[in-house]
Amino acid sequence: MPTGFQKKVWQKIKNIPKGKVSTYKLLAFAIKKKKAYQAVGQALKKNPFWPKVPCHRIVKSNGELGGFSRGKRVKKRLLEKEEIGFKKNKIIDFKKYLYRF
DNA sequence: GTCGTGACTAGCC
DNA sequence: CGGCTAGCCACGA
Repeated sequence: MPTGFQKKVWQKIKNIPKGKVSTYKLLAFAIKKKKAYQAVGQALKKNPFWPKVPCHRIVKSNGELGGFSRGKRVKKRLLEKEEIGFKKNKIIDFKKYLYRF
């Protein structure tokens, strides 16, 4: 049973174009709750739509992968599939791929 | 109504 | 760069 908050989060994520990524922080900011970044993470974790909602494009502010319900390995692969480079668990040239809402 | 938990962040050491 | 802490928010028990 999606809550209003969750719907907003997912809706925003759907706006992220292929080959781009965003952060929990920016996402929270986009829905007028700039300090709810952790809550955003919970919304993604409960996301019933996958991969309809590209939650794998959401990473931590420092460019690291962050978490992922289905395993970081999968998340990493999905991003590499979109031509995003990785160095261990960090995105190479993070700002270059960063999508600002 | 209160408490614990978490896919977080920023600050400090 | 790594580790720890406090702060913030939504959600379920």
